[in-house]
Amino acid sequence: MREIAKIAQVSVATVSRVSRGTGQVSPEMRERVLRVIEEYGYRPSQMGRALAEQKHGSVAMVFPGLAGPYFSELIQGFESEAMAVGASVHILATHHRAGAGEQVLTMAERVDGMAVHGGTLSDDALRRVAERVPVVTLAGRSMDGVPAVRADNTTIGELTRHLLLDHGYRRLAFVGNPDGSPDVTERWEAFKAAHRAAKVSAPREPLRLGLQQSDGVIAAGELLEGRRRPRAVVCANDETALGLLIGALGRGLSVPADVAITGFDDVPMASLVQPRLTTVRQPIRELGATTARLLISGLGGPGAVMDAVLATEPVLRESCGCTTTRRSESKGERT
Amino acid sequence: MREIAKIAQVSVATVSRVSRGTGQVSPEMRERVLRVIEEYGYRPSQMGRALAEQKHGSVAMVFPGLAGPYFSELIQGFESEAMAVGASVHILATHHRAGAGEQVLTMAERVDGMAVHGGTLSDDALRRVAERVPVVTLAGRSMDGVPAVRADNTTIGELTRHLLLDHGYRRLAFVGNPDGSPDVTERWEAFKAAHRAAKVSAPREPLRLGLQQSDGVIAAGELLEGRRRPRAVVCANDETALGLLIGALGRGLSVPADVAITGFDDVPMASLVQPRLTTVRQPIRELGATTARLLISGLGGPGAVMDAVLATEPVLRESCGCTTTRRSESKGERT
DNA sequence: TTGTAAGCGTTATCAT
DNA sequence: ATGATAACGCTTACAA
Repeated sequence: MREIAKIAQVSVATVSRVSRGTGQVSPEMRERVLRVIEEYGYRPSQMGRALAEQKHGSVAMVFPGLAGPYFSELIQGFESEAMAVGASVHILATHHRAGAGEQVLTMAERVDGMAVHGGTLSDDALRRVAERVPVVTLAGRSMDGVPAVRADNTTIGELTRHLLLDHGYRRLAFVGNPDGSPDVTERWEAFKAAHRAAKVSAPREPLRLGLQQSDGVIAAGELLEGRRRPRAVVCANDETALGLLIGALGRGLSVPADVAITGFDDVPMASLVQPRLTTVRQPIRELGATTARLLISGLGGPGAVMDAVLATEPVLRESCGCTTTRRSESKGERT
Repeated sequence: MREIAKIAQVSVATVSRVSRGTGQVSPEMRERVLRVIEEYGYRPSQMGRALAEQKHGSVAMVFPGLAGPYFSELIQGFESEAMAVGASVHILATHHRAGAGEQVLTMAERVDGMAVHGGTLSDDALRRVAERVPVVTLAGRSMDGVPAVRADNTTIGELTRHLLLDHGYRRLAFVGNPDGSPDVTERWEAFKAAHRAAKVSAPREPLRLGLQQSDGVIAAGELLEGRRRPRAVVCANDETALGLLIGALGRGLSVPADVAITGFDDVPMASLVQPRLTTVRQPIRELGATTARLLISGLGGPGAVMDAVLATEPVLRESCGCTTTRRSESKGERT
């Protein structure tokens, strides 16, 4: 910068003002400086700027893992908002590693804010991070001063009611580990609550597996082999539902005739497979974007958002047993 | 830091030396400083350090998108190496956005090095980035001073030969867009070359689709509906192969009896589906790790790595028509 | 072994 | 409107 200032015969202050478009500079001065900047290809040092402004200009997202379309959509939504304010995005996938807590703390020193996905850190670890840097919980419970952005998971209860009452299915199974993440906890609870509300006997224990497609395939092995196959399987997300579907088809079973399947998310694949997947639509992209906005602006102060719950909606297609006229995708696809 | 120095009754230099474990400090002094650091929970400012050391302490990965297990594995490999040296990882998915070039340039100002995935930037844009920050191309061609880390894509030719000669299939189709990325370009070329080597007529034009599972489902619609269905489909990666498999099963077709399918990557799902997927195993994690190592150490100077090609191997399972005794997964699963 | 002080590249507050 | 100059928080010769 000093170079530029010397060459353009001005002070560094002026160069700074021109380069960031702040303060008052006369047109001719601005022009002169701009030309030199252009000619020498000068770009202000991010380090110098960071130190002076006391902000890194970047934000972070922390996940347990990155597999599947859910995370990439989340990142996409988050990233687009971050880009809009010129912040770059750090990403850390802990994979439940041992040193994860320490790594998150280290990362906290390098960013202006952090979004932590539910199921990644213990409450305690999260609190420690939150006292160093602004934090928003993504798909988790809000806590102390840490706001949360999440989707309404109770809609999976409507789906369950639909299977139980509209279709009259009994013996429903749930695939997903309620202890794995707040999302799954809530979905399992809603699933149970729907059974109570319908006054049918309580479901059996959930099949505690991960949320990847491969877990769905494994679930197929567990659930579809034996004689007492469940009539319908409610999966904690679309990926496992898709894996289960593949496993069912690969075994020559018919869906939904032999077994009905439902998911959660409404990822693109859900409406492409045969039969199309009945699921709950969750605005994943919006979830990411909202989180970013909260992190960048807002946060803290009286009247700040403490908990943002985004609406979800059931999407009834064929995999639950509904027959569809297949007109418009949006409406009219209910039984 | 000055606070700590004052409280511990030492100079800032000593605090610095203690906190970074460099230089000579007497045990008692170190002890004293350490206690104060501990007590006040002092953590050195990354900004101050960055400015003084003239390095950001972070590296970046740039991708066209993030969907699928391929990218998450890549990131995992890269991240583990980066963590090892205390560097954090920026991630940018361009999604072929318009302003992508500019965003990459901006990101270049914030990192010590950048890994750019093939198919993300034009040669020209890449060159512009490379003159600002060290760059390694991931899964692309090396260029000028930019080294590349990639896998051996020609092995897909062996697979093609296997289909053509061992199984005697004709009418093979290729799914993937050779213009989309260097990886697919090379795979398509190897596919064609295998046809020439086997002295059979040249294959028809590739079905130019993306690399996601949903693209495979779309491919199923294109390829499996008509009368002149291909006898075997060589997919540019496992995700599309899996999508194609789902599409085939959903249509009541039998794989490999009606149509054989092969992929590339050997993702976990490949060995879980029914029939198991014949594919080419690529060390994705290693690819990421090698890239990170190259970026962090090495790079530049005489004798530096310019092109690292990692070995791949064919994995013959049932989806190509091989019958397996299903003994050990590793060996003995060839025809 | 320890301390002093000069950077590192900006921004921002004052004067002018 | 422009220019000095003091931060910002750390590292690292160089001195003591």
